[in-house]
Amino acid sequence: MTTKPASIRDVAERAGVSPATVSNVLGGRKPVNAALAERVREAARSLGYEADRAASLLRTGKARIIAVLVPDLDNPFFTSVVSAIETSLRDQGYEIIVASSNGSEATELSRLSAMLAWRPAGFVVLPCSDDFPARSRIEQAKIPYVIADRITRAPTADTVSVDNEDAGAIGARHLIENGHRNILVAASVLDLGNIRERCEGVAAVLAQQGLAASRIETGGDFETASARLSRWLDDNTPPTAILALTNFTTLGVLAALAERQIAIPQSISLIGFDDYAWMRARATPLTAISQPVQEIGEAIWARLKARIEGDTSPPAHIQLKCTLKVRASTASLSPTDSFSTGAV
Amino acid sequence: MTTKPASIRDVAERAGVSPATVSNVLGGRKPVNAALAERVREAARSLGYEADRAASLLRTGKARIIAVLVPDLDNPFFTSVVSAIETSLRDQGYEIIVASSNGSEATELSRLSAMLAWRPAGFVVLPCSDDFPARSRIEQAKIPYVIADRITRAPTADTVSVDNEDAGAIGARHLIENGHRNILVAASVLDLGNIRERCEGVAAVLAQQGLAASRIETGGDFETASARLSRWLDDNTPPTAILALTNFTTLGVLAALAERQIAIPQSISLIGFDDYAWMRARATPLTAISQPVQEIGEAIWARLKARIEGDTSPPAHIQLKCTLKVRASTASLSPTDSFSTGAV
DNA sequence: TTGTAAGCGTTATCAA
DNA sequence: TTGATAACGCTTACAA
Repeated sequence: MTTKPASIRDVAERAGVSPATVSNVLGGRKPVNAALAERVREAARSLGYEADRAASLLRTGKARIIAVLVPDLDNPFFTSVVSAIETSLRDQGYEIIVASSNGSEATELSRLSAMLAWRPAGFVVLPCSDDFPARSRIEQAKIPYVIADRITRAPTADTVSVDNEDAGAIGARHLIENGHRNILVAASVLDLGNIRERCEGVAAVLAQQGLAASRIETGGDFETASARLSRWLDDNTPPTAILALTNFTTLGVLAALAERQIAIPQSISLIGFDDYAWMRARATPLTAISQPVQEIGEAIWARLKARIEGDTSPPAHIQLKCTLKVRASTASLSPTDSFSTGAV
Repeated sequence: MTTKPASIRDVAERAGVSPATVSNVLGGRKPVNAALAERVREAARSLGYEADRAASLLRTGKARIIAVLVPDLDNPFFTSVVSAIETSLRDQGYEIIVASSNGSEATELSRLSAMLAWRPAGFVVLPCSDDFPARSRIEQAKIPYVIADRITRAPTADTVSVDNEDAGAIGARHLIENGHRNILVAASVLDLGNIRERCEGVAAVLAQQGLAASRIETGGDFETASARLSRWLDDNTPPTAILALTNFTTLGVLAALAERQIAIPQSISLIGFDDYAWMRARATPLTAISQPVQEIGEAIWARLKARIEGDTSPPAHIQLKCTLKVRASTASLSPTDSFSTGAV
């Protein structure tokens, strides 16, 4: 039942011209007589003609596809990056193909290979690990790519990330300024460089006060984060503030505190990571470290586009700053408190 | 600097066979001598060969691409559907291309046309309106497609959605059972059939008690939902319960109530829509109407796959049931209260 | 300015 | 069982 879509020949025939002329009119590459051009356009319109991208790609070798590979399509941070990239590309005649590596290096490699078969113009990878073993595969394909969010060691391509040390530091500073001395850092997975850097940012600020933070590794997803946090709170004396280093750990902390009916910020102050609507839609809106998602998307596309257009300058490593959204989940400790729990 | 990727000829040469044989080995379409086959596979491996999908597509006309068009890539419901579809496709050699119509019929049409140019094997559309004017475009392309979530009037293709009336009904029933008589329905946009159906489901249940709900149209996004809710609460006597009909209206309600320091569920009970981790990570976890996202994704793919494989049965209209997750945000009204605010 | 024809990398047909 | 060859729809030299 499936009829074939109109081809360039159909259009040519209908307009009484050659296929080449149709191509020139529609592609706008060569000048064509105005009247003819109008006839061609009219024919194309009436046939609902749209050039077959596969054929076009095959001929030109230029794909107008951007492949985007993320660790998890159910994590709003990753989808927001995809969305930001899509917004940037929208009007430039590019299409996005997406896939999720599901946090597994093996599927990361297989999905990457599969997407590479489309000979995309460019590739965006948010690796699921710092090792990024699929890297050799993409490099051998000699396709422009940018690595985002999680940055491979010694990257040989453009990278876009946030300044993770600074992200940790602004959170820690805010807590210190509010008199907190007993701080728990809730890190997701310390195997990830970006998480370690956030930790280091926190540590550096605390060290200036002669302090050190407690730290817990919560795991990547909400459920285990919540469970591990709960256990930790059972086994340790509670901190006066918790600094969560990812969106899911933020949720884990909230769940664990809620379960124990620990009041935020009266008993424990909390800084969340990322900035979503649900963080604001609360009786106690969350103070949060916000990643500039839109700019991340724009920066990714800017680099990729430059490479696609032939830029051969050395790899650029773009770091964007996070900002602290101060809201109600962080409270000042009274001076006495801050001294009593204070430095060594 | 970009070297060409290995082609089937390179592999053939290296293995000392013809391109056709390579194709047969790798495609597994025709039987090939085992020893030869191994030589071919070895050659392919060592060259990192991956068949060019564009060329393959051009020849076969079979795309192994599924195009997915959603209204908004920043709405977790839509991205969760994309994710569910991706999970279903993952191992079947298909790729997903995604785009967002950004809630605009015009971009919906233009994005749809652009994606159609890839001659995808199938199309999934979550229309941004019930009119779905792009429909004629996709129908003229004669490509199998399924419409999901928002269902066009008189659909001529397979559709997958939830039973929206039932979704509204189970929420309303829960509130009625808990003694609520004065219920506010927070609808996003009444122009959407699925939202109207949810309202009707609520209305039908209330009508059985001789009741009618108040209703407010909050708009599609969180910010305006919150603002309109706030205004409504200022101008009206508060209900004892609010039933939110989308995820963003749920957020809007939460924000408005938080702003007014109205306690949930002590002053007002709340049922949210969709089920996300943040709804559970609260001092008062939200009772919520949960859409079966995973099954929605699976149903979409099942229909699409059948159509791609030639199923010509009449359009199927699949409706999946939502479930009520009863948590702490809905409370029983004491009998006296329920009588005093009770039926006519 | 327009048309003709070659060729992109596959796969399908058909002959060996 | 394997190989030669044509064709998919497009773009682009080059010829008219």
